[in-house]
This record gives sequence, structure tokens and C-alpha cells, in this order.
Amino acid sequence: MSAYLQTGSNSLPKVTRRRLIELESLLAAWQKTKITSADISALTGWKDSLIRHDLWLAGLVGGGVSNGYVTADLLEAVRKANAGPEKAGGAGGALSGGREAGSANAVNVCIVGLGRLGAALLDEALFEGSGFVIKAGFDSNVNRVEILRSTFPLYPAGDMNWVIKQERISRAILTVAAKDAQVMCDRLVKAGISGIVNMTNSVLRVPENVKLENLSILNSLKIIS
Amino acid sequence: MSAYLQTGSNSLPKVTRRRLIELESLLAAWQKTKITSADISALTGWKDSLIRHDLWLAGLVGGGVSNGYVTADLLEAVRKANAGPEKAGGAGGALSGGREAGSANAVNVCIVGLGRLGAALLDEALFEGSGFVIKAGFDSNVNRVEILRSTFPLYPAGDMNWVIKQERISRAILTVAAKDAQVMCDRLVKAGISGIVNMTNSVLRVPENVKLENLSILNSLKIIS
DNA sequence: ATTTGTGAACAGTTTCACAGCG
DNA sequence: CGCTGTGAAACTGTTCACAAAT
Repeated sequence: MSAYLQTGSNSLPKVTRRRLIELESLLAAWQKTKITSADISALTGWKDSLIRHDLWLAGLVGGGVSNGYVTADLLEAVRKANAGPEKAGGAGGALSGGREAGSANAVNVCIVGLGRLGAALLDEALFEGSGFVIKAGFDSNVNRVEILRSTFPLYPAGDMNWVIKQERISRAILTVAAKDAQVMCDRLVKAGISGIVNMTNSVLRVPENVKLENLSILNSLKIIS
Repeated sequence: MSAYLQTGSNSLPKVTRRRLIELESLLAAWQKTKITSADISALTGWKDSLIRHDLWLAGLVGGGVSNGYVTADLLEAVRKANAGPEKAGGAGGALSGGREAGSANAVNVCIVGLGRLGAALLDEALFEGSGFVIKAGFDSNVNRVEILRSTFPLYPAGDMNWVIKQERISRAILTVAAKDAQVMCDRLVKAGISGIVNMTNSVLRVPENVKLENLSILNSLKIIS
């Protein structure tokens, strides 16, 4: 029923994926029923032609000619494109409806390192409605684990391996001290994690089947300086 | 006295700047007295040729032929390159020595939004020895400002303009709710901030003289998924 | 033998230009 | 006519290949 069909293509350029993800939240916040590439450009600073090109690469085309896009339809299409070909096992038929936070097809996440920063992420609200669910927190300091209160269980770092497997956790947010980062990273990899958000300022080495995103605040400050 | 002179060049490619910044912390942690581009490659995953190319672009050449680099000298040179041609006002003559955390030529930072995440950054230790100093925290909720304890002053958001000017704050870390992000961003820009680290998942629009780095945890999770 | 310094070749990304649709 | 869809052209960044240095 919706225009903007996603044609078979997979594996778009990384940069395009990134922008489509930002575009998703941007569209979700857009009030009017229609939106043009020029509107998006004004909001983001990306060239309008680039936006159209991205949508084209992603196969999200055919609905907007000469009139701009229908916000709701474009949002739906971008969402689908962003969800991408994930999900273990399944044979891949396009499926009916609802893809939201719920719990059935959510992605499970853990937080490793419960210092001030890690503890701050123990806030479910941060991830509400995102499709990600925090399932566990880990810290090598057993005290931290016992003192902190949270809505999901905290474990000593030694339990990482079995908890990750049992809870089917596939992503980790790493907020330990820089010096422990690589060690913890290796443990996560060994436990079978498939993607890590690294908030330390260490440079981490992971096998290529594991995805890594670096989010060091300090490095970012340096970059803008 | 040190090899690895930085020749006059400025404005290297963004990607190169980023890598040099990571390289700096990596070198700081390296124990042996020498390091080769292959060593760095093993640690980071970057191609050895890319590392040499980066160093070449940055003008950091001449010291390492056939033997690898002397860690301390290379670190010093990379540090210098990363510090870059900043500093408000001054006429620009190259100056004598010391560039470290201290306080004289440190870069002043503020945190905007003192929710769980922002409050977690009120930890001086995070920025110890980095050359960045947190000078203020802001929140629109006056309660937060009064409840939280920190080693530097907290203000209601209304005071942003004068505090930023008076304390010569030039960088901000934005940790407000997504819906308030653009408004706060605009205020920061108006107050004269020159760089923002955006930890919300909003896409922000800033004038081009203001630098922006996006560090949304949620977006990163999506990217690795 | 090893490992840098260098530019040319290659790959990836963005911008331009414009035909075609509503 | 304004705006998309599309490929070609321009640009940016990475890898390759190899001479020079020790």
C-alpha cells in the first residue's frame, strides 16, 4: 500500500546508513504531512541532492516525484531500510506489521563498567521505544554491583560469559576505565557479542565480524578543538 | 632537537585529524621506546601505509626511516600537530614550551543538561590531564541545579549567556532531552560557543563556524545493528 | 633485510546537471 | 514550474608499489 518500496538491494555505503538513521529520528519529529529534500537539507545541512541520492541508493524511490515526500510513508520506508537484514535464522518473508520496542524482536544490550558514566546509562527511559533493551550490567568491582539499584540485574564481570549467552545479549556498551577496555572487549567478543559501543578513549581491536562504534567524549572534544 | 618536525601545513583531512588524535592516546600508552607503522596497524586495524600517509600529510616526517619511530619523539610531534592553530585572539607567533592540563591555556567546557547522563559527566576525573576543564553545568530545572553537588558551579539555563562569556567557556557538551536540543544549541551558539559535542539523538543545525560532533549512544547502537 | 617517505592508482563519497513526472 | 530520480563528473580518502635510507 505504501509508496517508497524498498527494492532488493543490500549493503549500502556506511555513510549513507548513518544518515538514514539520523533521518529516521528527524522524520519522526517532523510535523507536516509532506517533506522535501530541501526541507531535510535545511534541517541537517546535508545537500538536497545527497539526500535524494541516499534514498535512491537505499531503493526508497518512486513516491515523491515533483511534490516532495509524504512524511509518514517515507518514515515507514526509512525505518524498514534501517532495520536491515537482521534477525537470526528466519527465512525472510516480508512481514505484516508492528516492529517496536516490545520484547519479542528487540535487540538485547548490556553495559560493561558501572562507574559514573555506566551507571547513568542504567536508565531504561534512555532506550524506551528504541528497539533496544538493556538486559544486564557488569562491573569488576563487586561493591558497585551490590550498591547500585536498577530495574535489571547487575553482575560481577566474571559472570559475563554465561549471562550474555543465557540472556541472548548481542550488543554491549563499554564504559570501563581506558586501561581495562581491551581486556573487557576481548571477553565480550569471546562471549559472542556482535557489536560494541566503545565510550572509553582506548582504541580497541576487534575481529572483523564484530562491529565497533567509538564514542569517546574526550576524543570528540579534541576533534572540535 | 626532536626529529619529526611539523612543517607549515595546516588543515589536514578530517579523517586524518581523527586518527592522529587516537594515535596520540595510543602512543601515550605504548611502553617500548620504539614503534613501527606495523605495530600501530596491529593495534588499530588501520593499514600501515595509511598511518605513514597520515604522518606524512601532517608533516611529521624524517625521523623514522628503516627503524621505526622513537615513541617519545613521535608522541611529542603528534601532540603538537593535534594541538593545532587555536587560541582566541592572539596574533599567532609560535610560542615556547609547555602545553598541558594546567589552567593557563586549557580549553574551558560546560555541560548543558544535568539529567542522569549530564550529571555523570560532572566528574572532573574524566577530563584530568586532558587540557579540558569543566567550568560550569546548566539545567533548566532549577531543582537539579540545587540538588547536585559538584566541584564547579551549576547554574539555571537562563544564566548561560553571561556565565559562558565571563568564564570564557568555548566548548559545550549537550546532554538535554532530544526535544530541547536545538533550542539549547541555538542559545549556546548565541552565547559564542565554538564547538559542541551533541549527546542527544537530535540532528542539530549550527552555523558553519561552530564545530559539531555527534555522539548519540542510541544512533551508535543502531549503526552496529 | 626492514621500514619509512612518496606519489600514482584505486575506491568511496558528494556534487552537478538535467530529463521527466505531476 | 518545482521537485524528484538518475548517471556522470568532481572530489576526498585509502591502498599500492617502490625508491631511498640504514
